[in-house]
Amino acid sequence: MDLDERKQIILKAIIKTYLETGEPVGSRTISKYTDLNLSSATIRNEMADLEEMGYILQPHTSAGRIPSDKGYRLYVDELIREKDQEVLDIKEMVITKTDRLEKMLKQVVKVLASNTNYASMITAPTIHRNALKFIQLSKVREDQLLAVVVVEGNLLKNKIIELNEPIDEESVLKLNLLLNNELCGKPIGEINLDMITKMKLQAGMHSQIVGSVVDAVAETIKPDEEDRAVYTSGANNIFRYPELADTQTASELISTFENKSELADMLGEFQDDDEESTGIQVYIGDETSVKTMKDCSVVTANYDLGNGMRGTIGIIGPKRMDYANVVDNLKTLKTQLDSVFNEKGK
Amino acid sequence: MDLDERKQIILKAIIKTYLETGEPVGSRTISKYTDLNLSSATIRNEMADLEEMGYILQPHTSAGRIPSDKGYRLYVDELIREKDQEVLDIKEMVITKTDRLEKMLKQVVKVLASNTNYASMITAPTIHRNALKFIQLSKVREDQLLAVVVVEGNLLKNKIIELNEPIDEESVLKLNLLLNNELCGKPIGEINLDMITKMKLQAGMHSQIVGSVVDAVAETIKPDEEDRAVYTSGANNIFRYPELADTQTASELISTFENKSELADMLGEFQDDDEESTGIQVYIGDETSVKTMKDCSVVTANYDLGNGMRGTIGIIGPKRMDYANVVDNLKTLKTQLDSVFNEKGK
DNA sequence: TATTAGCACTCCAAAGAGTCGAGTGCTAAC
DNA sequence: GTTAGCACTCGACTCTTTGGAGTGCTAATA
Repeated sequence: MDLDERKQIILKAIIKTYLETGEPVGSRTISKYTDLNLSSATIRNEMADLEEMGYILQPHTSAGRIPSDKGYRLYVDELIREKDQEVLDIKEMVITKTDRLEKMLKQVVKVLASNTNYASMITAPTIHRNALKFIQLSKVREDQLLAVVVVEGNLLKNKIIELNEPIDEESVLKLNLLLNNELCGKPIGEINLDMITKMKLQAGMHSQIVGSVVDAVAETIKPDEEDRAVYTSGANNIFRYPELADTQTASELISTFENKSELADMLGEFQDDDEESTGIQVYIGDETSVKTMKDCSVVTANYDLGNGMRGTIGIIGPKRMDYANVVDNLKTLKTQLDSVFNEKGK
Repeated sequence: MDLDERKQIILKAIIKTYLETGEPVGSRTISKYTDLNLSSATIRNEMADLEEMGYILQPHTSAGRIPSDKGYRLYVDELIREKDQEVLDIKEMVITKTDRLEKMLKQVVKVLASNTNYASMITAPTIHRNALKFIQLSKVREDQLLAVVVVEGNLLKNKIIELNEPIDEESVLKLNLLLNNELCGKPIGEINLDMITKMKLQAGMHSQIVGSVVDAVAETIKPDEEDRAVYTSGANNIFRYPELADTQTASELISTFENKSELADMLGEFQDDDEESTGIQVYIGDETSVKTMKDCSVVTANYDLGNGMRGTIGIIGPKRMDYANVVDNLKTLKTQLDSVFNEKGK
C-alpha cells in the first residue's frame, strides 16, 4: 500500500486534532475538518488503511484513532524539515548576561518551561577544547593552599590543597610561575603525563602540590561525574496532561526528573547530533531508552556557548506535544545560547 | 471535661493506628487493640468525648475517627518530650567529609529522604559571624581581575571584575596588601562604610576595584538572595500517601517544592528556634503559612556547622507521618552536621 | 455508677444494570 | 471511487442496589 497525498493529509489532520484535544479522533471530525470534501465513510476507509500501515491505532473498537509512535515520527520529521527552511524570527527572550553561568542556565530553563508548559532541563556545558587561562596558588594557612584554575570562558574551579608540611611564600611564588609557564594557554586536552612529570621534577619537594593542581584542572573539565549539573524547571507541568498525571506515571517521572544523573546520562546520549542542520532532536516514546518515559516525547537541542563549551537543553512532555512551538522555542534559545560568548565577547 | 489518662491512651491508640493505616479508626479496632480491656461501646463513649474536646473528628457520620490538628499537636509534643530524654544512639549515617559543602548537603538530604520516605530539603548555611580569612586579586587579562574571597570555614566566592582601564601588576600587589591588611580577620558583619571609604581613599585611582571586592564579600555572606540555595530530594515520595497524591495537591506540592525561594522563605521562618532543647520544630497543617501545605506536616531542625554557619534541614509529609522516626532522623543528622567542622577541625 | 450488649440507623464504597452516544465496519447504491 | 445507511460495539456516565463498617442510643448488668 502506498502513503499517497490524501492519506498524508488525513494523517496530519488526525495528529493535529489529537494534539489539541488529547482524545481519539473520529472519522466525522476529519470529514468536517478540511478542504478535501470527503464523507466520513471515505475517511473511515482511509483510516483503516492508515491503521494497517501502522501510522495510527485504535485504543479499542468503536473509539476514534490516535497516532502511533510511527505516526508521530512522520509528522515530526516533516515539521522539522519545514522549520529548517523557515527564517527564524528571534523573539526577545531576554537572556541577561550574568557573570555566573549557573544563574544564566537556571534562567534559561525557567524561560523554556514557562514558554512551553513542559518540564524543561538543561545540562551545564562540558568543556571540550578550552585552553587554560590562569592558575593561582595562594597560601591560606601554614599548611593549606588555595588553587584557583581559570579556563577560557572564565570557568572557575577552586580547590583547597592540604599540605603535609608548611610551605613558605617564596615556594608558592615559584610554583605559581612554574605552573603558569607550563600550562597557560594550553588546551586542556593536551595536558599529558609527560608535562606533569616534567613539572613535578622541577617542583622538587613540592611535587605533591603539582599533582593536586593538575587534579583540580582535571576536575574543572570533568565536573562531578557522579552528580553532573543539570538544571530543571517546570516539573509540575506534567500534571497538565491527564495521560501523564496518574499517580503511577507522575511519580516515576518526577523521580526521574529529580535524578539528575539519570537525566544527564539521557541528555548525554543525545549529544551526537545527527541532524547537523538544526541540532534539534526528537525522541518519541521508547526511542529514549529511559523506560519511565515510554509515554513521553523528549525534544532536545545542543548548544555551544563558544569555546567548545557544549551542553544540551530540552523538554519532556506527552507524546501529543505542541512540537511546532517546542521546536521554535528550542531553536530560539539555542541561537541565543550559541551567541552568548561569541557576540558579547565576554 | 477532663483529658484523663484513659482518654489519653485511647487518643494515642487512635493516632498511632491512623498513622499506620491512613484510614479512619473505629471503636472496635481500639477495643481489640490494647491492654485496657474495654468494649467497643465504652470506647465509643470516650471517642464521643474526645471529639467534643476537639482532638479527633469524623470525616462523616458512620465513619471512624481521625486525629484533628489539635490531636496531632498533643501527640507530637508528647513525643518530642520523650525523645528529648532519650539518649540518642547515633546510627552511622555516613557524612563523609568532602571539601565541597554543596556535595555534602546534597548527600545529607538524600540520606534523609531515603531514610524517612518523605520529601526532604536542606538550606545551605548562611553565615552569621564568620571572619574574613583571605582575599586574593589576580590579573587574568589586561582589563580583568579575578577576586577570590575566602571566609572562615573555607567558604569561597569568586568574582570577575571588569576594569575600565588596564592595570599593572604592581598596583594589583598593592591592592592585595591593602585589602588583606584592612579586612582579614575581621568578622564580616563588622565591615562598615567607614572602612570602605578609607580603603577607597588609599586605593586612589583604583577605588573602583575596592568597591567590587567589597561587593564580592557581600555576596559571599548573602548568597543569592533571590535564589537561595536549597537542596531537595525525594519529591516523589509524596505519591506514597494517597491523601497527597491526587493530581491537584501533588501538582501544587511539586511546584512548591521546585520553587526554591519559597522553600527558603518557609524554612527561614523556622529559624527562630523556640525549643532550644532539641531544635526540632513540627508544623502541622496550617501552622506553616504556606497554603499549599495545609494537608501536610513539616518537621525541621536547625543545624550549626560551627563558625556561625547555620541552616535548616527538614521534611515535608502527610499529617499522618511517622513523627517518631522523622524526629530521630533529624536529631541524628543535626548532631552530625553540628560536629562536621567542630570535630574534624577542618 | 460505670460498663456492656444489642439494635436501629447512617453512609460510603463497590458492584451491577441501564442508557447514551460516538464511532466503527460493511454493504449496497450511486 | 465515493457515499448513504444500518447494525453493531464499547466506553463513559448515571442510577440503583447491596454490604459492611461504624455510630448513637437504650436498656440491662455488675
